[in-house]
Amino acid sequence: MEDQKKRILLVEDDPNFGTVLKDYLMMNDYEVTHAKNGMEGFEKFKKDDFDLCILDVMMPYKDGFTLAKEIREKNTDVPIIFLTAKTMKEDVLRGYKVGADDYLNKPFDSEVLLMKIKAIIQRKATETISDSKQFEFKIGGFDLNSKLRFLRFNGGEPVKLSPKENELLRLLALHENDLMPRELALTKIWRDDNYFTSRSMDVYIAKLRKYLKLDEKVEILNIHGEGFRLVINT
Amino acid sequence: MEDQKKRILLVEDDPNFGTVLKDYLMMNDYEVTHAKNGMEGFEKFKKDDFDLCILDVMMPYKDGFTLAKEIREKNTDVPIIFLTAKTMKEDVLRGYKVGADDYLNKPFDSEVLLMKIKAIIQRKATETISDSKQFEFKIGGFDLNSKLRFLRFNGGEPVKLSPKENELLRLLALHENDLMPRELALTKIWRDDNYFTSRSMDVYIAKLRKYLKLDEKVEILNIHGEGFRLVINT
DNA sequence: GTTTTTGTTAATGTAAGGTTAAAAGCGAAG
DNA sequence: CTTCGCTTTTAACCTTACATTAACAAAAAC
Repeated sequence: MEDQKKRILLVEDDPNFGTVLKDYLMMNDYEVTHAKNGMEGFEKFKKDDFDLCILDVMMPYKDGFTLAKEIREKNTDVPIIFLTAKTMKEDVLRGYKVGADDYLNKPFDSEVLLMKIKAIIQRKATETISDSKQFEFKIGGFDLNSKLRFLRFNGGEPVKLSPKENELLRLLALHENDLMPRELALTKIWRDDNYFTSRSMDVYIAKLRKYLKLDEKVEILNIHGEGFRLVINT
Repeated sequence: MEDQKKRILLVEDDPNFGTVLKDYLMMNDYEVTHAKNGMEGFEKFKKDDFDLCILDVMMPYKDGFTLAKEIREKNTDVPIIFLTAKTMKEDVLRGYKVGADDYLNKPFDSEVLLMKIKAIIQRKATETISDSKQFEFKIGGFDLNSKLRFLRFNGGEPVKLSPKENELLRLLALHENDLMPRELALTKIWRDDNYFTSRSMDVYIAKLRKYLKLDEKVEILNIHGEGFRLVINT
């Protein structure tokens, strides 16, 4: 764990700054992949597993936020740090909406960046240990493959799940027989917590219940005001 | 549990700024305790459970870092946000060293602060999830799972408990065979102590007695004018 | 006995959740 | 640019769950 270098995806269009930053990070024992724009960034992201993404906000073609959204669709967990040119409140707020872990105003202090990187990677490490590699679940008679987004009952024809259906079921499965708090799903999947996202989530619960009806041993229970519980009756 | 307001300890010596910030946070549905200096801050910290601490760095007698260190000695988990007057690198680094979760430069944008608070509290919530043993009680022939809010008798069908039923029974169980003072329940669960909440509590005692009737060895006794006692007869 | 506290049941009002359908968003294809 | 198909959100309506309050009975205190 500690003996392996952490991998950082750095997406920064300014060639000078980008190279300097890359070298600096590498000097500090990170393995850095440098992409020069949003497109390239996404390509590289898909090809590899990273422990952290550092995205410049202001980039031609595809800005950091758009890129972040795409990244989040593939992976809800990777930490993201934004580099914003100025202290723009909207930027910061927008960043949090797409699930940023932190942001830094340029020009920033390199030591501070290092601290943040360390703090964030460590935090995720403790949080994620068992989570991140789990994409296949057995749920009663069902098999959920949440990487390919399908659900199969008793080895029959798999049903395709939409991204939200998939994420929600995965989150429930991760907490099998235990409470999956409403808030957790809302912040992790919807990245927002208000009346409408909450109702939207209820709609998805209904959809999932419909899929799961095939196995009467499997059900999603509600715990009023707290969240849901995926139980498998024996 | 989740329906309860999150509690913030705010330690800020500037009375104007402190009060405004406190009001702002309260307007946004947090319960705020405001301490005017480090000493007071530590005293209040010891007395209560908080979900988050916001500490000003620059304070007379006891600065924010020293306070943070003391807090960390008592509690390694509570999130801490520092307010630093200027962008002082040393401050930031020192903050991270004592285990800050974030820092904000004054003057800061209030919406940004709110976002950070939300993000941090949420993060902690997901981290702390699995310590479930603390929520399970044996009460005579009953099992109370106060996280999933159900009560089971002799391994039979579990009965669902409402949040208030659950909290009250849990509090009684924590004081098993001993006095559970009225006032304690009223302040801890109802967070208010008046004629009506008191009557409401009596209603819940009646409900609990009904559930517990299944086991004639278990009963809730009243101690006139003092409170209640959950006894398990052998 | 009278006052205060507690026991219990029922009624009420509000909030949360279940469900279905229509509208809006959105990317891919034409 | 428009259309199509899929996904997601919004809206509406209904049911269930909860907490509080009221009302009256019973104990306990004095």
